[in-house]
Amino acid sequence: MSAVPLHQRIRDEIEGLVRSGAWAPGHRVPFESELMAQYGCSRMTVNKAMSALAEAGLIVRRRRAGSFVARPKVHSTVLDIPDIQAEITARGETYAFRLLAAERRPADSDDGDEVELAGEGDLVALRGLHIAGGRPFALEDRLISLAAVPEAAAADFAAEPPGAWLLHHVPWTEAESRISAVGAEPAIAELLALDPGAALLAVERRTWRAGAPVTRVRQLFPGEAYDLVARFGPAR
Amino acid sequence: MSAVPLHQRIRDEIEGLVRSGAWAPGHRVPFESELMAQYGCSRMTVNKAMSALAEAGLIVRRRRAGSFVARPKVHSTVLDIPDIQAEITARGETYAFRLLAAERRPADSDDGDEVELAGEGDLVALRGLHIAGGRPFALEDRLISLAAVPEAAAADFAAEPPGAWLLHHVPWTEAESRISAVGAEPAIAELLALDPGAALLAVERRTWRAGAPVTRVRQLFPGEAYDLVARFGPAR
DNA sequence: CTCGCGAATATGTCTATACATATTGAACCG
DNA sequence: CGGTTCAATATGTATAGACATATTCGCGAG
Repeated sequence: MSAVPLHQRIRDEIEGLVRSGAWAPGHRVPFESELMAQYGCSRMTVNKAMSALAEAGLIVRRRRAGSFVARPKVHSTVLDIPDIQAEITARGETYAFRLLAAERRPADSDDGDEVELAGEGDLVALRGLHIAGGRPFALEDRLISLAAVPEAAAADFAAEPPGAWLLHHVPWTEAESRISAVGAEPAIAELLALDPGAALLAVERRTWRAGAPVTRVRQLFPGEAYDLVARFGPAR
Repeated sequence: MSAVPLHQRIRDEIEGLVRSGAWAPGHRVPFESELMAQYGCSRMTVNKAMSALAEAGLIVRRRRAGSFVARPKVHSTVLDIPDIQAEITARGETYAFRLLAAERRPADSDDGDEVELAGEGDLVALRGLHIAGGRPFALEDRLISLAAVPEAAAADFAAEPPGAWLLHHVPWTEAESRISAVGAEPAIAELLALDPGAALLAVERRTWRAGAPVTRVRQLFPGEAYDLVARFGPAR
């Protein structure tokens, strides 16, 4: 006995295929008529599942053409600062990213967090500086799990900053952010061209895809120069 | 010609009644049979509207009993730090709120922001200190619009902190938060028992209800003592 | 008066059908 | 060859009916 209704099951299965990446953005979802045959049910039942997925933003429906996995909008996850580059250029400032260090290494076995992120594979460890209008804007330390994103081994993060690269290559992630304020340590103050002890906004974000950890990043912003904005309101 | 489909119109009208507060949490929504009669349509159409509202969390549906306006969950709006008191007690620490100043006054006509918040009425201006485990936890400066919330004139904010009071009296709000880091000025450092210049996490939040501004608050947290956590993921 | 049981009722799910509407691809014509 | 028209198609909306299921209410037995 399936306690879950059929329309929910259809919805869940498709959602799983999208979120896991098995169906990439742009992939065509089966027509309602195909799903009717596959699940042996009426069109209204399929339609209920698909309408819900469309409302949730996971798929896009086009008459006559069919339904397709949506390409996630950059700002769909509020406050994710998904793409610092996009934010800065949107403000009309010039943007640059300076890669300070990059290495491929196994997880530090003393750091349970790194071990969990790495899984069976190695990590890519990056440090870089986001520069807006010629001035340091944010310092970023990032770890990427090669188990989750093997393509990251070959990516050129000097050409495309890691945040943007991940955004383009790994859609449909979930994230948890921790935000706090810290005083700038001398070495960091120098990188950001600030006085030691200046207030910094620290954002640490962990990202998963279909339950598997993908990346962990810590970004430090000069506190008074940057406002993180988050909006909460009606879905539409 | 109504370009909007009927199920959407039903949905919008009920959503408006809920968000505006015309129907308070707990209020019984008409039965599907009543709405069928009111809109002259079939049950499936009404059901589609109601199911969507239920999924969005605006109403709660109970078989045999009917549908009711939901009471918003404290953590429905992520990162709203909706209730500092609730957060602290959830961590097992003792909580106290010390009201430092409270006055009723008209808006400062030089401050366009205050004028917009006040509308036709006065403002309540509050300053208070949140105390966790006997130590200062956050300094809060708040303005409440009496035009939007007349009951606030009579509320005792020494007994119930303004954040919690608003949460209980004004449901279904939308908010925008700006988060930054600042160094503590001497007067503020003293209130929070910190050294001058210490890094503070500054959260400024504006809140609306059905488009009308309700309150504006600025909270300062000792940066290293507090993490703001925000989660972004699957709706369910 | 209390407990248990059955009837009433509102929602939950699903079907089969119908027509509307946007969009595409192909046939057709200048 | 380029543009227009038109029919095919997939989704969008809506209906009427059916049965399932949870919950409540009231009645009757103890």
